[in-house]
Amino acid sequence: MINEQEALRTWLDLLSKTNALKKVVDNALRAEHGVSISRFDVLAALHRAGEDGLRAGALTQRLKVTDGNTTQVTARLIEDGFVKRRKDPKDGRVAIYVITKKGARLFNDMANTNKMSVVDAFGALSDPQMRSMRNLLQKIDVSRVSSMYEKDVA
Amino acid sequence: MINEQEALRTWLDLLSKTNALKKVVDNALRAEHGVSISRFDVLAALHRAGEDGLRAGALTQRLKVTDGNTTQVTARLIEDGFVKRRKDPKDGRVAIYVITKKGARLFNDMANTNKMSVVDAFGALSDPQMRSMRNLLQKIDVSRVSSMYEKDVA
DNA sequence: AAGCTTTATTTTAATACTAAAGTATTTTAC
DNA sequence: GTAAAATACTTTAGTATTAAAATAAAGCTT
Repeated sequence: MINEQEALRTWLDLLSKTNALKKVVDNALRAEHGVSISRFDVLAALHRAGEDGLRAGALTQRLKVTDGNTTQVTARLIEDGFVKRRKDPKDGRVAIYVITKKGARLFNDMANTNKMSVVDAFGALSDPQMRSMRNLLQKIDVSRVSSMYEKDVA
Repeated sequence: MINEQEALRTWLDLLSKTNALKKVVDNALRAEHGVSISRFDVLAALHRAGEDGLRAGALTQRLKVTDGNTTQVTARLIEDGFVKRRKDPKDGRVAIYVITKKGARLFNDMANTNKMSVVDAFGALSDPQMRSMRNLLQKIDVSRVSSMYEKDVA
């Protein structure tokens, strides 16, 4: 017999705090580097992937977006010279995205800004409190929600 | 001396879980009522405001969006007959939005869907665990983030 | 009371995202 | 070995959102 009111309140708090923090993190990234959080996410994934880069489909999965979105966000990063696009020689359908040196430099700067923002926001939480929060977050089970209509939520 | 790695991990977990849950909640609302979560939010605010409705500016503040966004989302709700728009007789600049009977009916149905989704997702958390989570969320202090660049985040 | 300033909202242009349709290439099944 | 099916990605049309410019009404100032 779960407490419905408390569940709804918890969800609202979770949503509003996450939104608020996302906004200030995004603002800091834009103000200091002129790049949005979604481009930062792409750069992070490609930076981590290294020289071999990632196929469009793999990027889509890691970022949990659609293929169309991946095409568009990378297109702008390519225009700005932060990412390059290669073809897979074995399979003509496949596009491989690789971060450039310039992109890697930008990513490192952005990662630093990002870290500072997060550290500021979480400054009042102790280590055990952060672990406790992660533990509680893990208990939220998205897969239980109206599976009748649910789309693929990995 | 905050643990930077743990803070970053906690933030990533927070972001990804919140996004995932938001997606399934939105999917359920769209599947059952054909209306997105952002329209639901407007209906919720107007339903709560009752017969007097809310001025555009007040709606903007409650939803933490911009005035332009409010204008557009309400425009579609008006087209569908869920909301009506009045003028303030005392001040010609002011627009007042009021939920219609049809809108109130829709809202009640949607609120039910929404509650079921949230209860499903939070089913594994006890009452004290939910309170603990809300308490931890409260400690995240958005106002500490790079105030140098920060925009107004109420 | 005419003009400047402020306030309240709307419009416009742009980013981010999705779903669905389209394109190109590969694989499978005869 | 070719036609159909599957795969990988891109394009297009539409929603959600913001920032900045535009509009319109009210309030001040002299």
